[in-house]
Amino acid sequence: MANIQQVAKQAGVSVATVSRVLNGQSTVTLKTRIKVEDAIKKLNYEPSMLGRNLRNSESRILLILIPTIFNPFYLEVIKGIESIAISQNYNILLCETDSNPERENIYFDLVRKKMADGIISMDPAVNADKLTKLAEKHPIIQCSEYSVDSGIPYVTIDNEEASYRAVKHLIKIGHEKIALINSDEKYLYARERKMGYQKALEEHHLPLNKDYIFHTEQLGFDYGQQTMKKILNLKDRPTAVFAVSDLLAIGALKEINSNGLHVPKDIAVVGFDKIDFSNMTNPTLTTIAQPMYKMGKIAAKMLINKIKGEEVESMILNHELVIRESTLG
Amino acid sequence: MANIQQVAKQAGVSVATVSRVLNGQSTVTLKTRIKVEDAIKKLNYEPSMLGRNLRNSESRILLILIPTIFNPFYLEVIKGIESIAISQNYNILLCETDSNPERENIYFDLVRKKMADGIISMDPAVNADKLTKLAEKHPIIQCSEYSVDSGIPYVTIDNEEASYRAVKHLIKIGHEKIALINSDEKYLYARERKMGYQKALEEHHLPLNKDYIFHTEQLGFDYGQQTMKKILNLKDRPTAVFAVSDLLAIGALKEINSNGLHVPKDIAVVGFDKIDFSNMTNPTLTTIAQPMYKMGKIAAKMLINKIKGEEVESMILNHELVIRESTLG
DNA sequence: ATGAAAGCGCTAACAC
DNA sequence: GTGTTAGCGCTTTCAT
Repeated sequence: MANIQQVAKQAGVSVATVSRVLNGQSTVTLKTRIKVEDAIKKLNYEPSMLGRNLRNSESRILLILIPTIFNPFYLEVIKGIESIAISQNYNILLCETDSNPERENIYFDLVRKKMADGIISMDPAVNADKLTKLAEKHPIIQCSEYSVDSGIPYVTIDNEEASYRAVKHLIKIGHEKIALINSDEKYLYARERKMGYQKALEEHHLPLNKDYIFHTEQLGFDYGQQTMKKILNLKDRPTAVFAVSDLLAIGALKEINSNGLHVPKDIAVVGFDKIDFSNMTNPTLTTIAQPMYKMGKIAAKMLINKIKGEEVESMILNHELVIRESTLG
Repeated sequence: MANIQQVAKQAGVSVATVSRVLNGQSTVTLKTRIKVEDAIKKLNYEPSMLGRNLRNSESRILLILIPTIFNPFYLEVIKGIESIAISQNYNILLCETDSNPERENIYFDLVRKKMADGIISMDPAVNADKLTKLAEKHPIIQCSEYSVDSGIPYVTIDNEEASYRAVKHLIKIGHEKIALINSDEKYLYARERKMGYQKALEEHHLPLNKDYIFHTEQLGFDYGQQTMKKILNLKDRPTAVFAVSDLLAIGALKEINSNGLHVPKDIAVVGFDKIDFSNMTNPTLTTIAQPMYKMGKIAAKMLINKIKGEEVESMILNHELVIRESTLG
């Protein structure tokens, strides 16, 4: 495995010149450039990122913090991040916390140890204090889930408004007893989405029934399914369900189907995110579309700019209500 | 941001001693160890991986090559890889080729440039020649999809046998007209799974109907759905469908449902992989369970051993037929 | 048990 | 336009 010295020797030039050729600097004569390129080819030389990264004190790695890889919502966002990262010669370190604070620490250490140049945090369960502290010394962007107090730039949607629209849609098509499958209200998005739910009910003078509000520890099929079991056991069964995640909604759908009930005739269902799966269920799922890919692209641009030392501003992106079979007829 | 020199100065020792403390070497006196640890704390010192990695000529990064992040099959495998990687202080660089050879080149370069210590390749579309060549100089393991000729160690399942069992199951419950939704036969697993399909038919003296064999460019819901459309249009419509991926099977399921037909009464469906979502469909999906997590763990262990310079041996893992609603009754 | 010093592979400031 | 050289932060050999 040749290094830059050997290339220089082979080409009969200095290492500086080789470096210049490597980095496409224009101050090199065509003649010497060719000599160098020949030497590179002859020796099968590949510049080492290890040396370059140390010298430039950068890793060209972006760390993405997510709770779990199993929610397609994150995957779509990651795709967006990826597209920007690749074009800017960055690589992505995907870090799942699995809601485990220990893991979080390991990943925070990675940026402290210069293994990563910055962080895009999408983990609602992240320790906000630690993140804020880390952000004093390292570039960090919040994506989707955020804390305003942290002062860390974020890109997200208006969760309250989105939730409000989803529930309003259910009310408009005639539902008055609407259950909410929310995640843990320790997360901001959960609180915001609940606010939207309440707002819609209030606006239509519908009572807020505490028995209709459920919380799940995590977002996943099984949590939605389990919760739906409870909902079906309610004496005064709701006629509609709004779940704050498509995964929860799909689990709920499954449970309703399994009990021989019909969606939307017996119970209407609305989800959140518009993951691909949500169009493969039977019936297809009405949901709030988040601009996931775009969100990822923006988050990546923000982070890279932050790494460069530029100022970046937070953004709120648009969402959209997508009406499908689970609330039709 | 302090470096090792400043810590040494602060502690009144040499950098060598600080390094020894950092790496937990036992030759350091308790007294000096404490001095060093105090200095580290006082200066908020964090050792730089950049320096360490250059010195050790390693990146402690494992590159995982997959076609796309959107197939949950890969995610489960990745989880397994991750569990081993974390415990061994490695990090994972997730690389999607999106079946784009250009991307593949970028990722191969990453290991040439020492940005990654080795590769776990799960991409069926990988250029086998290039991979073989790369494997001469760099540690590589093949996971799930493989080429024997390459001489690169692999971990996988017996695809032919798995496919054979799936189709045999359909035959056993009375089906004689069984369609196959296969992926492109340029991939080994596609050829193997077709072999299993053929073997089962032959064994039961059923004719091999070319019109019942379909190929999709990629694995994804939409491909399954589109293909099912074609199958439903067949004059002599099959009574069962075997798809070589759960994603395809779920897309097919969707299309059957949308046409008002019943699974399994009108058409039975069998998938492959046993991704989580296969249990959330209506009806639930009969499928071949692959030991994805285990496969990931083994691949990671193999790669790390290979990086250490040890010899590693290929492995074939067990699979299992999981019978659910889509072939019941 | 500890220190001095070399060197991993690269870039960039400076000199010519 | 090209070369010399210092140095990024670390580990490790060789002395002592």
